[in-house]
Amino acid sequence: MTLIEELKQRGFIHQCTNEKALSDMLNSESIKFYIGFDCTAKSLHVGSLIQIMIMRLFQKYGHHPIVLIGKGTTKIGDPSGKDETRKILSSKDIDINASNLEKVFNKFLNFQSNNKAILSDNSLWLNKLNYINFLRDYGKHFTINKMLSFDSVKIRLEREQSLSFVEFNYMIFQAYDFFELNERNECILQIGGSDQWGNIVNGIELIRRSIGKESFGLTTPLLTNANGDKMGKTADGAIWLNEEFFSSYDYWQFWRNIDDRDVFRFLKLFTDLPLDEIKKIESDSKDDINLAKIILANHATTLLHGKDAASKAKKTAQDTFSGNIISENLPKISLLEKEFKQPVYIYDLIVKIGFSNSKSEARKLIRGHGVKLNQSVVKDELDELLLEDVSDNKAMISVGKKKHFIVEVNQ
RNA sequence: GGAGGGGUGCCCGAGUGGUUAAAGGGGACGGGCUGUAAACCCGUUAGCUAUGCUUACGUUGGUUCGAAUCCAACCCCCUCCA
Repeated sequence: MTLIEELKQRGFIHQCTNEKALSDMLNSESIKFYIGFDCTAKSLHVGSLIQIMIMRLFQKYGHHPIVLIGKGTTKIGDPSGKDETRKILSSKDIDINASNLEKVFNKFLNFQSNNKAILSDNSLWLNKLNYINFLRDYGKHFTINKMLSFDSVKIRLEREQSLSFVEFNYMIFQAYDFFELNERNECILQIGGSDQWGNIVNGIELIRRSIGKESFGLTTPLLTNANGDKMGKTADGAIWLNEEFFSSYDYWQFWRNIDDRDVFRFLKLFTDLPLDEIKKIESDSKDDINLAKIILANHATTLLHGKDAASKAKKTAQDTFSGNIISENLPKISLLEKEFKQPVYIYDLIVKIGFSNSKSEARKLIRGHGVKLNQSVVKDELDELLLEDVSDNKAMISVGKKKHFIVEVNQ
C-alpha cells in the first residue's frame, strides 16, 4: 500500500493540490514536509492530534517531518477560526508554551533516525524581517482582492468584527514560512487542517511566483465528533496533551467515552493499528462496542503517555466502574487525623481536588445529588466527612459517575 | 475629524425606572433511562464566613426612595462620509 492510499483509507485527507504528482514523488523519494504549530496555548490539545498522527505516518514511510513552531507568528495571531482578536502573548509565555509543545512531539516523532524529524521556529526569519524589503520582495505577490476573499477574513468582516492589520498579515507570514523552509530545507509540502487551505495555497503560489518551483499542499479534515462539535474542548477546558495539564487517566477516559459512531474512524486516525486489524476489531465488537472503545483508549494513551500509564489507567477504570474497589491510582487528598477536630466539609474537599471551581458550585452539586461518599449519595450540602466514614485510612468521594478521588487519613 | 448604530452572564440574545442574580436559546455540568454511548426527560449554571450578605449589564461620575434601563464624560467596536 502506498502512503497516499493509506492516508486516504485512514481518513486523513481533506484536500490536496496536484495529487498525482505528489503521490508519484512520495513513492519515489524521501521528501521534507512541514506542519506549523502556533504556541498560543500552554499545551497542544487533541485538536492537533490529527496533525501529529499524519506526520508520524509520513515518517513511517520514510519522509522527513519538519515541525515548525510558530514563535514568530504567535506574536501576531492567526485569525482563522477565531471570531475575535487573540490576546497578545509575551515572549516569555511563548517560550514556555513552545517547550511544552516540543515535549509532545518527542513522543510521537523520531528525532534520531535517518529520516529524523526536525524542529524549526519561524521567529528565526520573521524576527529579522525588514519591512520595506519584505514588502518589495514578497508583498508584491499578494493582492488585497484575493486576501479579502479568504474565509478567515470574510467571516470577520461579515460579522462586523474588527480584524486588525496585524492579523490580516498573518497569511502572508505563513506563506513566507513555507517559502523559507523551501529555501532552507528543501521542504516541498505543507500539511495543515482544512481551515489552513487558503494559507497553504498562498505559500505554494509565493514559491512559484518568486522562484518558479512547484510545491504541494495537503489538508486534513477538521476533526469533529459525531455531533459535529469541534473536538477537544470540554467545559473544564481542552483535552491537553501535556500530562501536567491533563492526567493520563483522564486521557484514557476521554477515548473510552468517545461517541459510538466515532470509534472506528478514530481507531484509524489515532492508533498505529494496521487497517485490517481495525477491520477485525470492528467485526469482533459488533455485540459490544465498548471493547473497541477500550482498545482505542489503550492505544491512544500508549502513544502519548506510554504503555504503563495506559494499563494503569485501564485498571483504575475497571476498579472504579466495576465495583467497590478503591483504586490506588485515583487522585488523592491527604489529611491528618487531628484536622477532624474542625469540621471537614465535603464540598471543601471537592474544591481542593479541583473537581469544582468554587464552594458554591460544589454545594450546588451536592444539592443536585451529584456527589457520593463511599458510593452513597451525600444528602446535605453541609455534610462533613467524619472519621467513621474512613475505613482502612481511606474514603472515596465521587462527583458524578466518572470523577472520583480518595481522601487518605493519617495519624 | 463628521454622521449614525452598538457594548448585557461561558456564548448568542431579550429587556428602556421598581419582586431583575436579569426572559429565551446554545453550551457545559449533575440526576433519571442505559452500555462509563447516543437520543430523550428533569435539574443546575456569580461568589461567600450562607436561609442572609456581597458583587454583576463597557468605564467613571450624577439624577432618583429605587438604575442594565434616565443624564454627563470617557473607552472600545461597527457602518457611511472626509
